[in-house]
Amino acid sequence: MDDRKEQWQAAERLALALTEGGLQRMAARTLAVFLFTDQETVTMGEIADQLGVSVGSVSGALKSLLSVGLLERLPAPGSRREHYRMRDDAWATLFSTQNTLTQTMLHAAETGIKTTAPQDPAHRRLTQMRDFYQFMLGEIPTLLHRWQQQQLG
Amino acid sequence: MDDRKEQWQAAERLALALTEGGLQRMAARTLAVFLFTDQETVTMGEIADQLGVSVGSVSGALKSLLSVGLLERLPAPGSRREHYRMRDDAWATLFSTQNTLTQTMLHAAETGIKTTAPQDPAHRRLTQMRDFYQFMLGEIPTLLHRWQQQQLG
DNA sequence: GCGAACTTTCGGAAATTTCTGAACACTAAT
DNA sequence: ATTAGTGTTCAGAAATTTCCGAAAGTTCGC
Repeated sequence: MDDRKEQWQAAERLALALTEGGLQRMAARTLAVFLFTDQETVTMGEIADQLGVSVGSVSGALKSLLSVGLLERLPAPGSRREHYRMRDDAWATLFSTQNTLTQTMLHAAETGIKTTAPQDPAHRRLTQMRDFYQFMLGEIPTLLHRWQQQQLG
Repeated sequence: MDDRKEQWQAAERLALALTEGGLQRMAARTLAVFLFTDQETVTMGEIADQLGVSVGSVSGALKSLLSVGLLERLPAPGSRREHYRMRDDAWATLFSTQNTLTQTMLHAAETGIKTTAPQDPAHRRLTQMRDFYQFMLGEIPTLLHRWQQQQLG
């Protein structure tokens, strides 16, 4: 079978899923290259070749992936090209970005609660919302901690 | 103070957060109306008025919100208008949609693993990815169950 | 059945996002 | 200092998403 072709398809499918998860399209495709490459590290030019896009697009994608901590830039001894690779805790990091979203939701609920009278139906609904996100905000760190424990064992 | 205006602002901010969480823009704004209204139920026309948009836009938004189970259509005795309201488990439902995303990621990882040799770096990376999402897939139902338990108490 | 009230659908316009290509900036070796 | 290789930025093009408005569809009461 043609493993290369299958890999390419699997990588593009993965990129689509990552996009639904909130990453921008080019960032998602770039991350997929990192996952499926058989090299330990890759350079910007290699990514652009692999995806068939301009280096400008890749530059922007790398910038955003670095800023959220999914990738790291490696010391590049004796080479003019920058080398990048996925960080070990990339998946946990990706998941953690939901934390900030949860906080935003929580804050929005609390703001709304302040503007409503206790007997108002909106007050009840917003309180339910606040309680849920407060619960989640407390649980997510526990979850990640449990994952890290399992990783060690 | 002008609570009405504050509420409107809080509602629009909430809608923005919901958008980042994956909802489409109009669906997010519509859901915000449901949260902040002082009525138990609302109709399509009321939503369109409140948001200052066309009923056509609201129709599409309601359709998507109904399909993912965030809203429910109520029996409308003696009225020609359809009445809608948020479902009690709306937040848990919204959170659960991540489950399907997690499954997609898991499946993508497994597909990739099949096309790589065990000693390949890609094999190691994809295995890490699979393990993480497998862990999450197992934990999320537990989390929601714990939330429901806490709701009862 | 017929008309009125309401809802859904859909083509196209508007707005937004995404990508490119080229100019500019930086680095390293000569 | 110059040059070649590489990285970044940004204005505009292309693609996609989002929204409106009008026409068609549905349901209810008469």
